[in-house]
Amino acid sequence: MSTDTPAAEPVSGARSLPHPGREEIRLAQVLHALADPMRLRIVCVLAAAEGELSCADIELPVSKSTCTHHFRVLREHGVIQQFYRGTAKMNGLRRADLEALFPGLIDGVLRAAGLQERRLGER
Amino acid sequence: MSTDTPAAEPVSGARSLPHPGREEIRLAQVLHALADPMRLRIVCVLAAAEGELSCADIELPVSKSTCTHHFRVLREHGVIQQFYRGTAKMNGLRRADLEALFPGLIDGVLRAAGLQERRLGER
DNA sequence: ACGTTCATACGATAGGCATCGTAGTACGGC
DNA sequence: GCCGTACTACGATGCCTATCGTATGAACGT
Repeated sequence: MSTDTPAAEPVSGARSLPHPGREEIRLAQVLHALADPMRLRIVCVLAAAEGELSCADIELPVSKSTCTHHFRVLREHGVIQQFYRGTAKMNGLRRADLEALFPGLIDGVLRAAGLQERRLGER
Repeated sequence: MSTDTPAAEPVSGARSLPHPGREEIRLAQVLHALADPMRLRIVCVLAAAEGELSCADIELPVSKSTCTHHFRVLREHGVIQQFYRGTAKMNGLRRADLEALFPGLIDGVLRAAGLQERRLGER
């Protein structure tokens, strides 16, 4: 029990963001979260960054409110973690939780996304 | 070009079932196809069978028409192959195509599905 | 205190989709 | 030729969701 992510974060006095606990995460929901091109892109960027990024750091061809929507879906389905730092909202992949539940899955998806992008883009 | 699946099957005189060619298959669509509990179950059964199964061989807690719908989604998104044998429609996973496009992905999903089922069912 | 920046909430809209039931079509056996 | 079996097509329904714009709120710097 040393690698688990706190299901309920210590609400730091700021706005609170509900995350599902590790045990709450369901495969079908994770797949659904990843099955949207925008969200897949978000997850790829987040994975490449290897750390936290603010929402504004990830450029998407949609409006701001739609962006908020996609980030919320990813959070509520257990794919990413979010917390506020000042006015910015930081985002990070929940790698440890996903790896514990579905070993290899996320890496497989990320790899597949990279391969497809290379295949479709550069030819 | 020796391992590719025929994009257009030789319509054997029977009802024809359009399949996407290997190059047509998109990751987001595959994930979407897998992101439904019914379809995930179908795929798991099909993978375990290691061969072709008729639609009726896979019992689902939904009506027949809904069943048809799910099989069609899986076929149109490139996850399964279908063909008629007499009155029965046979189904098979497109393992080779999926493996070529997204190596390891399907196995990862199947493994994750198995793990989750064991985790949620037996405890 | 004020304005700027970042992100949210809310309402609206349009399209997608999982589900059903009923009626119909194709094939095989009698 | 007729019937049963297996699946499809079509239409309906209700929910979910991706998108937007506008108005609002929270934190920071000056």
